[in-house]
Amino acid sequence: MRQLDSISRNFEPSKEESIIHERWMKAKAFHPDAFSDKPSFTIVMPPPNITGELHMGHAMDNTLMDILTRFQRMRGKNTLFLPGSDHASIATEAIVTARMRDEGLSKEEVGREAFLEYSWQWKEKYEARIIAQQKRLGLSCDWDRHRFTMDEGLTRAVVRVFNNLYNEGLIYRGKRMINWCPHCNTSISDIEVEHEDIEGALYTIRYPLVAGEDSISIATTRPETMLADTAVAVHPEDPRGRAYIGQMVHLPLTCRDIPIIADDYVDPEFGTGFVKITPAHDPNDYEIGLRHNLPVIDVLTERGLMTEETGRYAGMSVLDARRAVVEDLKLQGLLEKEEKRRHNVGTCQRCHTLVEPRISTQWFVKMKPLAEPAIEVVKCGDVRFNPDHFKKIYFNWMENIRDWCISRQLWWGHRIPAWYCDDCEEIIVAEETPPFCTACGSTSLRQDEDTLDTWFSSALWPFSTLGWPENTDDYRVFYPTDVLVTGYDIIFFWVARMIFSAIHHTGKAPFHTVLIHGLVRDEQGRKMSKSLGNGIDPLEVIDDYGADTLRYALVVGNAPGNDLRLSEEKLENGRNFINKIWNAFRFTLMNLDDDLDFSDVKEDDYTIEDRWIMSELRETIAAVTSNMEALELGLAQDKIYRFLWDFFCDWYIELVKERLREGGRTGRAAQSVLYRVLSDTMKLLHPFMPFVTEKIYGILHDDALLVSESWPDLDAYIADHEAETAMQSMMDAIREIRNLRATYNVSPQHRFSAWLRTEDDAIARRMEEGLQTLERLAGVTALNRLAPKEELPQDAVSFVFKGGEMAVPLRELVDVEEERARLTESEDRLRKEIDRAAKMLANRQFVEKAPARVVETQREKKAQYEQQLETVLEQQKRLSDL
RNA sequence: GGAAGCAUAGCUCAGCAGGGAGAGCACUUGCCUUACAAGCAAGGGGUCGCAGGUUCAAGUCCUGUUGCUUCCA
Repeated sequence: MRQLDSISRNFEPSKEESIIHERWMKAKAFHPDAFSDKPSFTIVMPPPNITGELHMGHAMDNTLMDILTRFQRMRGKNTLFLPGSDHASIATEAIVTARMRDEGLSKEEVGREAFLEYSWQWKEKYEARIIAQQKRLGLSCDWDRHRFTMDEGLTRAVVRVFNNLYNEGLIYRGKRMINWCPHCNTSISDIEVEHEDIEGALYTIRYPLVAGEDSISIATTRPETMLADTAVAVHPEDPRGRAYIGQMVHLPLTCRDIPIIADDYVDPEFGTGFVKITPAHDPNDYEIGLRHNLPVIDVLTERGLMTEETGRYAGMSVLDARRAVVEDLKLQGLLEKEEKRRHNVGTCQRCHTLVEPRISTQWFVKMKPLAEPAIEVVKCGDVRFNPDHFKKIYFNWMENIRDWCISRQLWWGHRIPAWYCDDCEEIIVAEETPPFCTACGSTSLRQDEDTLDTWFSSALWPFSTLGWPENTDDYRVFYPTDVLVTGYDIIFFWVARMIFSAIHHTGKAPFHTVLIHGLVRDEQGRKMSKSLGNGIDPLEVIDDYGADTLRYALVVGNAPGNDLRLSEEKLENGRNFINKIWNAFRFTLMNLDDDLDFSDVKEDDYTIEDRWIMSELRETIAAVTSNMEALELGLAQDKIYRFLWDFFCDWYIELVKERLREGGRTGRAAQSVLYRVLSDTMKLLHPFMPFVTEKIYGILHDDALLVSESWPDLDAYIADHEAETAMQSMMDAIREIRNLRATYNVSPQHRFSAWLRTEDDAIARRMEEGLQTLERLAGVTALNRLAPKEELPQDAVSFVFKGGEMAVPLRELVDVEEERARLTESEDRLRKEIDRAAKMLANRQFVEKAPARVVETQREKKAQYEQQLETVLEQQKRLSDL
């Protein structure tokens, strides 16, 4: 008996986790070796924003990565899990600005430098908080390699990439239609616009013809933009338009006359067939404007207010202007109709403000040439998505990609490395601040005020974090990375951009596998969100249940690509599992001798259950390993759970209790199996539940660190089919006896001898050998073998099990009617089975075409059931003879 | 308008190289059996959305259909 006094009745996560974490850190267990010649395995963490705290989505994403990392580390890979955080330009600037506003400050007042200083302080505070949270989750990251997107090295990578692309003609500056968020006060890219249906109105407005009394009607959901109309268009084939093409109309509420033009783009089905063309405020109209050389009149300021040119509407917001314009049109009798209509609008992903399409001078990345090789690596399988179908979404986007607007009118972020000369028109793009203008020599240079889209830097994450553009040791050893784990919501934002950036700048795909997971939802299946208030804080869960439980709940039933519902139920389930493990461990520990060197145990000392559990463990190791390799983490965890609970705890431990009490050679053998099997199971489970397994392993193995141990070798165990079959018979028989006991309410104290009839000598031998087991688990004290034709004793009630017939002396306890019903039920069931098998075997097609193995199985089953039926019929006969 | 995913036990979900339907929770019954009542034992519960097709064999593959969800335009 070992030091059980010092072992608490329950695993106490709050007490143990920090101690265990400390041990890992001290041992530098998460540090890979940059000079190792072992194969490497690298995962870079999708860097969370420094705006907030870790939410459940991060917890799941990070847990999945950590499981893969710990698995590969145990398999002997030189493993790097690289953590980091993202500066999140728009989001951080919004939050910092709001915070400053609370203090009565504005960023304009304090100036760029002070604002940045303020932002860096924010970054330091929240980054530290996030790291602390990640550590509590048990992530095995190399914290010394933690990176931030605005670190010096990463900034150098951004500047290098910008310069390279510019020099290659893949970055350009130009005046284009972009999406403008009037609230964030910056341009945003196409994918940062979310489309929503809103309840609005369709206004039909009359535009009077300049010549004559006639007028035409146009329908629009945005009447205020009419002030910027520069044409009216109609489809060239539309008969309604024919008479009007080429004429001029007077634009109401202005003093301008605009032409009626013909363009294929117009949908004749929409409204009246005539549409207003507003090149400055609609992307399609902008294209039409280009085709027809229409002037562009901009009526919106950056803040989304009407410009001076709109006269009485100047300074109004878009919505105010809309109301005023509609009112004025009504007064003039030009508003023909106003009807309710749902229509689609673009909103800012960050703040959900209506996005205004605007013409603006911005920096862009030319996407076509970058997209092509990125499509190719996925097509040829160099980069694989899991689940595979996500590549369709990827292709669809990549193949229809438009140029990427990368400049943002923000201060927090990487400042665009471009300088403008005050004395000539020159634009200088450089890695360092240029001392003078390369064209005219002027020293009067201004750097571009804007910063780059955050995703421009995160796109470089897999290589910028490893030292690129320098050819560092880390870059050589750990790049390309292996698996990227992320949600389907950022395939475009991040995954796609990493792929094309990596290929272009490093010549290699950044990873070979993308594991896509879903979102974490609440119990009702709703997305967890701040506004709904249904979010569960991972830290609270860790406080209440421990990190292992949270990790368990985030993996149970987790299949790639699928959303996951997190519930209290799953957490309780995980807690119960840990309790079960802990108690299996306590049981093992209290039964171990001080001498843990089991070389004295010989092969012959192993009993049938020893051989069985080790054979089952071998199968579990094989299955779990293959699930892990296939990234099927939910399945892997489930198999370990099954093995531990159903096989190890429910059967094995129960089976060996007597032997452990007895001691001697058999007890010693049981000890060695408990010790080995539990230790290796802890290894299998360690990637999923690192804390409790580490604690248990440490106690069993003299403070050895499980995190650094190697993955169990299945060849250390023998595949023992004989033991498996024998145990199956044994367990089947035990279940049947227990069933009888339950059915007839026989107390566990009531023990009895039993009769066994079987034609299989091996089974008979096993049963006799396992008598101790039968006694312990079924209350059978003796077993008498009957000859094949021998009559059952008068007081016997019998039943069939896999491999034979057994009888127990319970006749006097049995209600004849109940017993008759039980036997009829058995008979029906067996006849059905025999019928099914017979039908299959009677089918010539089946016998000829199905694999021999399958046919043979059916034959065996049929024979087995027929024999069982015979027994049941005999029993019925005996019953009616009474 | 285009595309994808999901429909399996009361609930949440596994199962998909095609060979007799699974888990957890909930439910019923009996147990404080010195590892664990956060537990043990024994049970009940499903025509695998609907309709076709391929096959000796389909929850599993194909087509269509209905419902829900999501992405893109």
